[in-house]
Amino acid sequence: MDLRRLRYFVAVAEARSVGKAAERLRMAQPPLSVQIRKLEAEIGAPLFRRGTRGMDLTEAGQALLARASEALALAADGAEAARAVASGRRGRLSVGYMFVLANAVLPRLIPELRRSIPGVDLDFAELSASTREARLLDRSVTVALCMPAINHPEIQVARIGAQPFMLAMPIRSPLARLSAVPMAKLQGRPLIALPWPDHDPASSAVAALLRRHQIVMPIASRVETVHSAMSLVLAGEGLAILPACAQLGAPRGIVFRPLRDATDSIDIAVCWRRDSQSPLIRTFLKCAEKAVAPM
Amino acid sequence: MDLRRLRYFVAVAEARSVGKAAERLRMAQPPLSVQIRKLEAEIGAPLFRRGTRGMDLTEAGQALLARASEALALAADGAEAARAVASGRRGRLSVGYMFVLANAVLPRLIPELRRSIPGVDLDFAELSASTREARLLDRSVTVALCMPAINHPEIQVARIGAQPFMLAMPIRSPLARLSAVPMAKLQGRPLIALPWPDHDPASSAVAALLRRHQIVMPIASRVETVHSAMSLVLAGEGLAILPACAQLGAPRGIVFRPLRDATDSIDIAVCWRRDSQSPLIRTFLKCAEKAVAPM
DNA sequence: CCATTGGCATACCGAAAACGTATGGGTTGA
DNA sequence: TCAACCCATACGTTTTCGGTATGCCAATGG
Repeated sequence: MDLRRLRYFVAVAEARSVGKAAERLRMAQPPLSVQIRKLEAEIGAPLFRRGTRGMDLTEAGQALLARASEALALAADGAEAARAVASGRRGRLSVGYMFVLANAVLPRLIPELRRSIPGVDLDFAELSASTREARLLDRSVTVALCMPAINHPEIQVARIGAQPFMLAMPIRSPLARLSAVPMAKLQGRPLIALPWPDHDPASSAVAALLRRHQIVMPIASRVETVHSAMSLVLAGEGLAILPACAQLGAPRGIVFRPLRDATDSIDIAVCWRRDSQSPLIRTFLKCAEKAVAPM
Repeated sequence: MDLRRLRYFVAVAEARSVGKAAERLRMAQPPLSVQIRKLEAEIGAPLFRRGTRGMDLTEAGQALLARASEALALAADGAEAARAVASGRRGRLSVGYMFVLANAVLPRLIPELRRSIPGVDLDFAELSASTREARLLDRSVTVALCMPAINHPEIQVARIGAQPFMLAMPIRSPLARLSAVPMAKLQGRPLIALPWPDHDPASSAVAALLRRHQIVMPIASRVETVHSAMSLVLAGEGLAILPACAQLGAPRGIVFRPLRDATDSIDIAVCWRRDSQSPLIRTFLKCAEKAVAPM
């Protein structure tokens, strides 16, 4: 059962004539006649009544015609759908993001994406750092919004912005009275620490910041997420040095203050599999850059 | 876009491997690999990710897979449907019948047909004699139940039974007191006549009957249908010589009596286009014979 | 570090299928 | 009776397909 035969069959059925159909198909009449007879042989029954004034569908032919046209349309639609997905006009874009970025980035990012790629199903998942990496690698998410970027040979990274570090503390903290906190004031105070990228203490931007200013802060607790850090800060367990955007999701009772003399910042990055050929990534990158531009 | 390519594509997608799919398709691996690449070239985008452990669908491939499987199923279903129609397992059987036969034949015929050809859509239409002929010729009915048979070179006829003629008269008629009416009693009485087949007076069985008994009955009215004839009989316009089965649909006030010494009968026949190759006709004929057998 | 294995891609050749041209045969209508 | 129309058949050419042989690459194991 060949799709070309079906196409020929539908053409002849619609033209009610081999000659007319051949003309429309831009081919000679005899080979078309042969193909129709081969199709009839394959089915095992005549599909047309041959009259002196052209061809007319038999009932078996009518039964075939309906499904054949549908099959043709489906095949064409399948090819078109595949092309549309490959070109990024349709498909699915699965985005893994970290919770801190939700309030800061998503409200501008999502409308921008819906405008840019209206045919694409968007799928957002709030994921922890390690899950983002794992799901990028197994392709169950296409891109990830990270802070900081994932460091992995298979994963490509594009920096789209940065967040200055700020000090997060309970509102009753004496430091909260300052409009900006000098680094020196942090000496010896307990720190609520976040995970180091790649389990390497030196790779942490906060560690680097403290080291450069020769500040030592004992680690009171180590938590996985910025929000856990803020909870512990609120509980009086210690201070946290967090990206500025964390303010947007901070609970009442926490205040943020800039660190005087510290221009350090943490990168916001888009990460994706190096071998992913999804054309949606470029678009996503553009939209993400736009979304973080005002920050 | 070739259906074979789609079949190959689906096989590879399901086996997640060219080699395995080739085995299942009973062909060598290289040509299958070539066909897949040709399909990708036709679509204009890669459909598989080639890994060291086999093939994996890209998103474009997934988009194609859904429709390709559907298209394959539709094509197979179309072929099967055409075969089913050609073999008489499915399809439509359009039956034209005359009103007089409705009560006599249809109650036994219809259940018989539904049992014999459950997959076939039945379509019954009560039609006048000339309409039956016309619609057989233009193929808008497949078979016709006639009494008497249609006489036309394009139309084939099978006699499935016969109905003896009876005399229909008002219940108050003096003849109604007889259990059987001798032909001689009809002499000179007004007759309600039905149309002659082929507009040929000699071809009418009733005319032949009267001629053979040398009876002359003046024609009081000429009507198209048996039921009209009975209406006029009831109105006292004359007598009618009708097939026995007309009793079943006769209005109150009409009685039927056999004609003594007249063994004449009128044929019940199934008629169809000589060039119709519908396999349903044979089945219909069998069922119709069964349905009229007790009569 | 090299050999082996597993899997897909490429090259080439023979076979099958399709297409075009030429032509036949049947019916219709002038 | 002839011309026109339409489908079917025949035959040669070209395209395409499938099989065999082989190459390339990565992962695996000694």
